[in-house]
Amino acid sequence: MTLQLYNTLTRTKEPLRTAEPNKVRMYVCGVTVYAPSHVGHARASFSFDVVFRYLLHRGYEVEFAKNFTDIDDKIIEKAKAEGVHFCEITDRYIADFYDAMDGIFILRPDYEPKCTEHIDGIVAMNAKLIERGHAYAVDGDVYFAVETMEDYGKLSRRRLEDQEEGARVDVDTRKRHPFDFALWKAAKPDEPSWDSPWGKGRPGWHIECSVMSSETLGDTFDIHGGGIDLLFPHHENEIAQSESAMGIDRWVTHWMHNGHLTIDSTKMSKSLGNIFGVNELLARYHPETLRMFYLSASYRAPLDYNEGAMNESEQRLERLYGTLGQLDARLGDSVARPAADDDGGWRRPHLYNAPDPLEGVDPSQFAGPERGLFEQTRRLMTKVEEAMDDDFNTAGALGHLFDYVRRLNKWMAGEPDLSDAGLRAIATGARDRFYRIGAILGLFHEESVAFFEGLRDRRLKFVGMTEAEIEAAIARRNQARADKDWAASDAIRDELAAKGIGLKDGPEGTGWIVLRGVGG
RNA sequence: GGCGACGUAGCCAAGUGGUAAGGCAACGGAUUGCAAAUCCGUCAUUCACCAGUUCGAUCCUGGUCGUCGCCUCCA
Repeated sequence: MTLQLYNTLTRTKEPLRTAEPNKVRMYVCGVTVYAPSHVGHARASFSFDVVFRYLLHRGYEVEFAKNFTDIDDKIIEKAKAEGVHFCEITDRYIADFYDAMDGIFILRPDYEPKCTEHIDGIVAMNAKLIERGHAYAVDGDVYFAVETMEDYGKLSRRRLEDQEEGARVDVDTRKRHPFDFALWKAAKPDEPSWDSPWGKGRPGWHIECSVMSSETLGDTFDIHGGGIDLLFPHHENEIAQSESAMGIDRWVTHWMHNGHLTIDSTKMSKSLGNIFGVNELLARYHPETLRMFYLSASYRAPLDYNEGAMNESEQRLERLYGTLGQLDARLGDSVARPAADDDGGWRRPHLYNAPDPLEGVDPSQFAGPERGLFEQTRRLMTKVEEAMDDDFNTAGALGHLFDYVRRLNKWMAGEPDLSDAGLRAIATGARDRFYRIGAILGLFHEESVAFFEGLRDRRLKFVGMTEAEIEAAIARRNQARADKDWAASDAIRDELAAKGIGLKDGPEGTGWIVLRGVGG
């Protein structure tokens, strides 16, 4: 089975084709750094993080570049409003971006070029496009002439003739065609600018990606990704520039676009005030909850962010961690979990890469349900890979994991004797599968115990009770229970439940948890 | 006006030309003083509607209805 991916260019799923055998070069359009990262940015980063992780899992050598756009109108505006140098703005939001992405275990790309560090290349590409007759300079601006490109519009499936009627485009008489776009913009007074043959100015939006991808990955490469909103005009124009400058007709092999996020079924927008920052979200939910949420649907499909969906995602995650905790408890040990690097970034050496504990285990020693479980454990990775091979079908892959979890829980409920080497191998193999899949999907960064403690602490902040108050209430209830005063005991329990504290009476006393979906 | 995506159980969501994964909810059970949490079990003769191709379609073709996105330097 080969890895199939949906190519926006051809609108079909195609087998991955790479210029060099076993090596993938991938470029993804990153963010413009002028505001805190929100859940939409996170989905885009996440989508390609999973692509990155899965390519690594499949044994590809991957070179991955993702840029920062660190000069543009909105950045300049913000800097003016605050009366600071624009770098202060970009530095601030680059730091915020790292905080957010490290926080949800996005692997750092190999290259993170910034627009302002590639000005020379951008100027050179402008010059080349003019020289080849694809661009023209007017009053210090440089425009790309879309009509000089035979197949302009091939990615977004637009034809220049179709655009005229009803399209909302600005009428700029200096342009030869309404869809000509700026490669270089003359500087207005007080704006950051760089010298160029056309006077002081700064890069247009699209050209940066053409230049930065070439300078990091090479002239042509295998995968180019970004949000679906970038399809037109951004990616269309990148193609126009790059292919015209190089005189080729296939700059990038595969174009991938992630679907957008809506919030409570409406579009995210500043005016509605429904933009959720990643960092504020992490105060409330476990970081892997957000990943679980993204994993629930195809990366290409639109996805609606809402409280119910997040709570459900956390519940799904708890189910998986619950089983993982059972395995740790029964095996009497745990697998060391990776840590981020000193700068907070997660990188590929941290990925789980242990030898398969089931390798060399003789199946004939198992009978009945154990034989079945052993086989299912063996097959699990194959099933997950089949799903992932089909255009990164994460929902399908998770389905197989949950399917397996049910089977595994059932087995553990029967109290298998893990001092038996064979049965122990099954349990070890099961845990191995969690972490192997976790490395692909970016889950299970904590041990189960730490996970549930973290969940409790996080939720406690929204409950309005301290741990000490809860313990005191439990002590009062225990007295009532000792007196067999069930009414008083239940009253205390109901009171706590109303605040979102669930109690569990067990042989070793009464434990408590914070229930899901509390506070807000 | 142009381009495109989607419509699968109460909700989210995979998927296949031969009669529908998984999760949440719900219900039943184990457990419990009773509960909660957890675990197990049950849960779509049916895949928006109509017509066509086919031995057979949810999956292919055409049409209808509905929802959404892009065409505005928004991932």
